[in-house]
Amino acid sequence: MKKTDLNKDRATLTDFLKTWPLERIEKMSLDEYVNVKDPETFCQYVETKTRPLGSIKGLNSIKFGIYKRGDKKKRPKNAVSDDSHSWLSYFGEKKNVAFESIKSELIKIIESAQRLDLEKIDDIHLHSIFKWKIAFLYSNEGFIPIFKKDALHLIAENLGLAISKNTKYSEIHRFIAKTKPIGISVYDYMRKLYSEYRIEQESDKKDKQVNSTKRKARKATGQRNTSSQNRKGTREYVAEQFHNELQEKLEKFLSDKYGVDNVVLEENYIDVKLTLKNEIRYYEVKTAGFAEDCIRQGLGQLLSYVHYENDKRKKKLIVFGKNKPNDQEVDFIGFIKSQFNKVDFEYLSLTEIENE
DNA sequence: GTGTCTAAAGCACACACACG
DNA sequence: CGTGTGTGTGCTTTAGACAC
Repeated sequence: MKKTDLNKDRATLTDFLKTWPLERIEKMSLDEYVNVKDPETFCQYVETKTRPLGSIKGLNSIKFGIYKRGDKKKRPKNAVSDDSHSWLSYFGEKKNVAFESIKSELIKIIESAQRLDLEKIDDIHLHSIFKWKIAFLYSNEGFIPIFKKDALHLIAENLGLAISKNTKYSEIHRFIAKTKPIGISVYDYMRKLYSEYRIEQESDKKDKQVNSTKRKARKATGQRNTSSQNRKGTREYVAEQFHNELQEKLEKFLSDKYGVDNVVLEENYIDVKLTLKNEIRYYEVKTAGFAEDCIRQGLGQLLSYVHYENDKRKKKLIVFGKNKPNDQEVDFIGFIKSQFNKVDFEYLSLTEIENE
């Protein structure tokens, strides 16, 4: 499969996260959130500036919950309006009340997405394409950025998920994420799935013999670049809290199991170190949604810890992430394990320790 | 309470046309 | 011929209305 420029996608994401950290959103004014002809607003960032990371174009601005009208005289019928703005009545009859309640929804989305608690996002009242785009942006690339309902349904169905109209978005996203092959970015996988979806749409159209507007398949832009995994700066903005949370859960799990005296945090930058009678285990905590990403980011660090360790006991390296590995990732883990003979390698997930 | 339908809105894109 | 402007059509999802 053709790979597009991952650095470019990552730079777009990092730029977004630097511009819109959670702390800024908590203090954000209505004009910073949405305005007319201002490309720097939060909504413009989510809709337009980060478009390559999954498009949510198409619907009118009411998807933002509240928006400033270009035409002051128009009063959309599906919303409450004052002289300048229109908003969904669900969020409140008064503009300021509505905006504050939208803002608290945004914060809920972001906090849930950072922890990859996708189920909580199902209950948010904002339009689905908008809320899931935001969720993706703050999820540390934790699922595949496809937002259109039709596309999600069709793609998930083709991949083998039984879909009904009550199927939750969270379920679909988790399912599609499980099918992502090793070694391809969430963006490339999104583009692959989307182009297959479009081809299917095309043939559907021809069947119905409607006017065949020729739609160009999405062109893969940019040149091949697979080398760099540069995500400098992203973690501190997105994932620090979640990292701490995972670390604490792991610490508790290990302390309960092996005794609190044997578990040490943050010694020489090692997230968690467990000392046993005949073995030392190094845990590197990673917040990525995909086990593959966790391993790629963590393995090098783990190896360097072992390198600097003087203790002669047997070493075990463990990458710790949130989600269980999918089938392809299990293969990948098996491959890595087979490459080591002096150290023992493992991947462990929160899902697994919570079920133990 | 649940299901179905429709009106609504603005943006993207393609095309036609005018202009210099 | 290249560029700018205007128009028409299609695209999208869901709030709200209505039916059951």
